[in-house]
Amino acid sequence: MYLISLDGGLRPLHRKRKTCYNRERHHRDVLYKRRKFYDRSSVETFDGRFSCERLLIHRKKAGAEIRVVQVQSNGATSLVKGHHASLRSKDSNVKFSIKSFKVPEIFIEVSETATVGSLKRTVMDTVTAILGGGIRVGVLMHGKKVRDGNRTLSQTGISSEDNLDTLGFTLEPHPVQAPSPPPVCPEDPPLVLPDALQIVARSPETPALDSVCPNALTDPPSPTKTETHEESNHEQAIHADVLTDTTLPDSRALVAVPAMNVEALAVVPLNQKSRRSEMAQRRTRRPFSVSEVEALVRAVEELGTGRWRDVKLRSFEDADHRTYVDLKDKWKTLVHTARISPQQRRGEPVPQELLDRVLAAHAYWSHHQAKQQGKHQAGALKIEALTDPNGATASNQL
DNA sequence: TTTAGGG
DNA sequence: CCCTAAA
Repeated sequence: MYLISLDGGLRPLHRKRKTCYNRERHHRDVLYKRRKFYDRSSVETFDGRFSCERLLIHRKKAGAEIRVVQVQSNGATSLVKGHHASLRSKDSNVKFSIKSFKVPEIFIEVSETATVGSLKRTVMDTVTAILGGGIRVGVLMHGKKVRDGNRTLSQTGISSEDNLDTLGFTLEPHPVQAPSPPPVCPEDPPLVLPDALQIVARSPETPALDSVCPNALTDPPSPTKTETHEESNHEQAIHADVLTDTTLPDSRALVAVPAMNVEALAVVPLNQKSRRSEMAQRRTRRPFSVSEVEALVRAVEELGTGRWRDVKLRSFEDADHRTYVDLKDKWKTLVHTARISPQQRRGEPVPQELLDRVLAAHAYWSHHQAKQQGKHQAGALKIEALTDPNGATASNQL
């Protein structure tokens, strides 16, 4: 039996640690040491999103059993393969030419005695099934998803020649597909595998992919990274593919792997909601207002970037929902925001003036680290910030 | 608890 | 925002 990945990519076909982690604290502390390997499991995307649909299709054909064992798509999948640089016409219109779309990752399992023709049909049926289930199109800029469907192209930067190169589209299967096997969450997917399959029957065209098969026995197909944050999920995206046009016939990701328990694969959602209540709810998002940013900047200019406790007491004493950790995090994002192009910024725009101060303060306190304890050196900051060589170039760094 | 960073 | 290792 071959498991063919039509993903186009060549990443190892290893399964994820466990497909059914939840965010419960107790589990966390037991798993943290492995986080490097699996991180946010696809199951966590419960808040409205989906991350892992499975589609089971069985069919007989010319004696050989052909069955699509799994159609997996992790949301952040398909991307525009190669898009043409758009041309701008005299009128304020932007023209696009999408060369081709890359289909979401698909795994197909067929008997090695199946005919090529039947394989083609199987693939076709699978793709059709996906399309039939409805798909959505996403837009990406700089590899990041543009969620704000209300923004105009120009506001998003999809109108200037420069940015068009980083424009991308994604195809995402519809969040509604729950086939036959009722969603279960087997802690340890039982391996339904005859020893015969243990024998790696790797395809000739798949040289490099070694040591992958062994893992395939215990690891679920590696889904592309999925984020948990409402605003940034899937943002990692596959930017590389957008610009590269050399990943088309990569169906060579043809590795033989033992058939996996169908039910085990059909795992995922639904049952998560129940445990939801027991999990400490994630705090609701509370975007910093410009005035808050202003207060934060001022405080950091004077206290530095290593005394968040003091910053909290000094400027956010009454804001119970702003912990010193939040302030520290906000500063981090502010520095980032100040460094990226305005088009890439989201949310309520922060006055450039403040962002400049952010960079200046950041540069200043980066050098004059753990300075003195004195809390009154705003003057020193302003003076040195102006002469700081980094202050000028910082804004130009991506 | 707070700091400092990665997730 | 969350989660933690360290301090």
